[in-house]
Amino acid sequence: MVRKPTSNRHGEAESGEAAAAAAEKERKGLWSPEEDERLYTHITRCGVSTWSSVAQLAGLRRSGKSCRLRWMNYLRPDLKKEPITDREAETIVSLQKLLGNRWSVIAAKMPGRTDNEIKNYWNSRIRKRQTAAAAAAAATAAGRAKSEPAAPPPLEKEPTANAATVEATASSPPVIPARHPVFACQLLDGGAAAVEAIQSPTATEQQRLNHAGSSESEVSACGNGGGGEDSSRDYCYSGDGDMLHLMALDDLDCYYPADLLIDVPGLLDVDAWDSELYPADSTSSSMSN
DNA sequence: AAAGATCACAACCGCATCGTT
DNA sequence: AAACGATGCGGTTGTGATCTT
Repeated sequence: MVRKPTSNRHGEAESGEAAAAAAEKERKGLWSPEEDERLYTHITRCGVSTWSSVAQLAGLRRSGKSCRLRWMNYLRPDLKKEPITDREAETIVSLQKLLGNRWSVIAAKMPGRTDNEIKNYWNSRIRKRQTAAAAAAAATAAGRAKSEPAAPPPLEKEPTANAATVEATASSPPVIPARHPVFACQLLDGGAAAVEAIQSPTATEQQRLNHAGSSESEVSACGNGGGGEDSSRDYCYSGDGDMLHLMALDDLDCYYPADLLIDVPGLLDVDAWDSELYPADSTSSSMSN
């Protein structure tokens, strides 16, 4: 949907002295085609030194911040104009589960899409859908609870981005409070990794994950730091005989939806893996994005 | 046809981080 | 080390378009 620029949301339409004063002030609100043209022409010709200078040199009464946003979210030539596909929506869901609301990181893995676009898509469609599903599930559970003894208290959750995703996955029962999203990975030729959800968090599955690499050469686990100061660290373990590889999510070429978030204590001890895999650089936390 | 509700999305705001002086 | 400005990020809001009643 394309909206026509209007004379005032925050923009100008005042009269008299107020208008004159406003004319001197920074312009806000929707961008006019003329402003777009100026910004686009300036950047394609001269590039960007600093955004505040772009605003000035392009003759725009806009903040550098506003110019940057307009360019990044709308004018950039490499942006996809077509609507988000089902496939892309799946990717968004998967990555949101894995990374939380780190829209810029998610956008970086989806060429042609912006963080704002993905965030809007999530907020307006996916979250709503999942909230509705969660409400339906809660209603069902409430109905069942009437005929059953009280359930044990929920497991403790850590205040991480992933914690937020627990609610978002309420449509895929059972919902297990998670510290780490866990996936099964299959390494493909060329280093790409197909990431598939584990369909049931059974003891067997967890055991297999705990020994990923030693007996199942192609099974691995992915996740992120899962809390505290490590919450920004994204990684994937891949098994290969007795060797285990730690790779950044940037190395993954494809993602598939994962339907479960499960906690596997001890499996994803990042610091332990770091020091084992990178003994010379055990202080580094460079796996983050 | 009109009014109200909902959707979709552009853009602002506040805050955090980074680089420079 | 501190101050400052620029940049980037995520949350939120406002508004036109579209749908529903």
